[in-house]
Amino acid sequence: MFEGIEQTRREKALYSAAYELFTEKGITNTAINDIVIKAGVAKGTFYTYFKNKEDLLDRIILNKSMKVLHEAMLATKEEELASFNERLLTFVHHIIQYFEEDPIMLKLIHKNLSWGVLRKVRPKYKEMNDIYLMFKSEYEKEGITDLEIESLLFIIIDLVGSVCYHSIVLEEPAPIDQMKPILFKTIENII
Amino acid sequence: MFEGIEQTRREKALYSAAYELFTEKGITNTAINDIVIKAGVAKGTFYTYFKNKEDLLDRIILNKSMKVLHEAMLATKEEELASFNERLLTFVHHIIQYFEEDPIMLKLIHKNLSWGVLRKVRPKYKEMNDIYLMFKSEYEKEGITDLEIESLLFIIIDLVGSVCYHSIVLEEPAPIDQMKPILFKTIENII
Amino acid sequence: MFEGIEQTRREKALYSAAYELFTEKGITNTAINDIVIKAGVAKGTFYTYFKNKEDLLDRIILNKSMKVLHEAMLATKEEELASFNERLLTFVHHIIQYFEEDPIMLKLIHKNLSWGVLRKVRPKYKEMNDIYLMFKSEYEKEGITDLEIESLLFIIIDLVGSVCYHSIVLEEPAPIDQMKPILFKTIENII
Amino acid sequence: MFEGIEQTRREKALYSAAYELFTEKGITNTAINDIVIKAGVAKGTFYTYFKNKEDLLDRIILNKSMKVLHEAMLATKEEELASFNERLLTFVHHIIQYFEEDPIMLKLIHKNLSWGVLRKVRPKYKEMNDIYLMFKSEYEKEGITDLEIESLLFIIIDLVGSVCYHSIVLEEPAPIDQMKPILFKTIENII
DNA sequence: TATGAATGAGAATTCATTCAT
DNA sequence: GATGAATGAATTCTCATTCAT
Repeated sequence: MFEGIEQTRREKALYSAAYELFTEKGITNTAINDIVIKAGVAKGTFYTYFKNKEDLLDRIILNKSMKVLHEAMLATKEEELASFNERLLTFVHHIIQYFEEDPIMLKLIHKNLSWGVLRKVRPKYKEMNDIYLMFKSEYEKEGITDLEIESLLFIIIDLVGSVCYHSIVLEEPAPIDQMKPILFKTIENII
Repeated sequence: MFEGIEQTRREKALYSAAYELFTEKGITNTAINDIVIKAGVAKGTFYTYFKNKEDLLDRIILNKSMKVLHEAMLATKEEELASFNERLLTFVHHIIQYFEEDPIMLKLIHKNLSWGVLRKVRPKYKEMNDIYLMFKSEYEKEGITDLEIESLLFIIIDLVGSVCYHSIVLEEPAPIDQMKPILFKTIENII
Repeated sequence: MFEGIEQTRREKALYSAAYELFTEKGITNTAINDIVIKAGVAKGTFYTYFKNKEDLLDRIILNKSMKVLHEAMLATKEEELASFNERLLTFVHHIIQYFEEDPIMLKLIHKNLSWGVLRKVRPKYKEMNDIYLMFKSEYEKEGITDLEIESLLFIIIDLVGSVCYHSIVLEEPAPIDQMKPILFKTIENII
Repeated sequence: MFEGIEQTRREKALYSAAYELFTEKGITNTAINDIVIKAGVAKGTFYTYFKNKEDLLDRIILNKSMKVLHEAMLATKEEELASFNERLLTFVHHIIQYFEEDPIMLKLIHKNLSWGVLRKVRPKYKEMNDIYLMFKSEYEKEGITDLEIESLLFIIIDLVGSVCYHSIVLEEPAPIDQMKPILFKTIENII
């Protein structure tokens, strides 16, 4: 999935079986038994790879969170934009697009999509670094501290995740299309 | 608690026992059995007042969410400020203060503190209306729709809740004191 | 069973079902499931009365141990013997007899039949006191301490239990009939 | 360990890993998995050397039991005592000393320390014969049968083991120092 | 021989919910 | 309304054992 993380056939099967069941039936309604049956492995195999259901869930959320940001970053890079503002808004745009295409996933990860979590694994997964570097190269000339950079990144990702969840999944207070202008305006104001 | 909601001695005991256990041990680790023992009532009594654990949890979160906003609103009104900007920032300030004094509660409700939930009960609990009216009276002259007003309210409360949770509870990406200036700046820019 | 210990119908059923299964199939080969089925109660009911299988086993052993000594004591009293020596040897005789008639039970309890365990519950079950008093009234005039009395009681019960187990259950090193004379001789020498 | 029993590096590692775990965590709480990890060998290797956990346990207990008696016998022989009574009491004394120095081991083996078990392996491990011969040479001139000799040996070892376990491990009914005089007196009376 | 991933039967335990008192 | 013993389905998790490498 992400560089350096090798997975056996069975581990992968457990991941995707669990992901499908969690999104379809909900986490609480998914028994470990359901997961192993869907994955086509023995019950004991689950415990070879994961401590328990929560452990598996945490890892799924981490993987998916990274994937969203990583892919949004890749798409942004391809557009070769000149200004930082454009790059950032494009990055946000791609995140929203990703969520719009996969609201089920958003539903699963939204409570945990946070730069707070991702910054911890940044050294381990170099993909996470790209995002950080986009910010850092922009701000460091202005004498802004690393902490402030991360605070900014955090607040933006948090806001995007939260607004997307409420508008896309719950359609509260309004559908995403109506929320987008406000969201972009807000982000422009923040930076 | 809030107008029109009478509670018997046993119901109150269940509420506060559950609240303490949820915050101390976590929701999943709290069994209904634990709650009734702590509340000093019989197991069957639980079902006289609540459908199940989730029902009780939802009501606790709703109560606590409303309480935060209501008390922040009361404190704001007392200061008799002239401009809308001042009133709003003061309102936010009081919410943050409330959370700083009771981070345990923040931990419990943060995932559900959302204007999206509260607007639904607005007609039932008139205290919620005050907050809405502060916004409405400011914006309606400018020809802004009700939906846009609620979107704004929503985005602000969401952002405040999310930043408070991460900075106060998790101290991510930085403690609340460092996040406050950014947060206030952001909100000023939004409105 | 013993005074002051009330048992509901279900608790009793669990006790005797477990006792039968433990002696028939062995402790490890008996699942809690087997016990509840035999007792005709629901699985959860087991946990209303016992912490786990070991808890139940401990209580069975305590009960049975007490029963052996108590009944041997009753039988001894009925014979209205004059000398302490006679009373003690008769007491031992009845214990052996009890074990001979119920070797299955001996097999279950032998590792835990010890005055060390029983003295702790002495205050709770007054039947245990009778045995102690037989010794105490004999020795106290001779200025022997309580501790020494209990040590003697302990060593005798321990020896009887151990010899009975090996000779009756395992027929090692010889059947009980051949061991009895040595055992009685030994006890006579001890006192 | 004992003559004729060769052990590979892995087998030895399994023995001592198991012994440590059995004494530290208890037998039931020690899984074969724990043993192989501690021994640093693969799971499958366990089954090259042992049938199952019980098989390993039995062999450990046998080894340790033999070791206690063998070493006590060696120490006794060194003292070159004239009378049988002296030799026997010295033998018992050394057994007690051994247990006092290693109560953990006593805890593990006490339920199985019995001449009943050891006599069976006597032909295989000639060290066990020495103990038997000490008795036999004393008693045979008196026309006592082999069975009676073994019964005596059995009853003494059983008593010593049982008293040591209760007094050293459980300190019931009194510490070993207080029990020793009674124990020696008893043994003297038996022989 | 040695390995250790994989197995899957089976054991323990939990806990929401009911209902006779 | 209040009680709490009883329920039993559901779920988690363990662990001895196998076997292809």
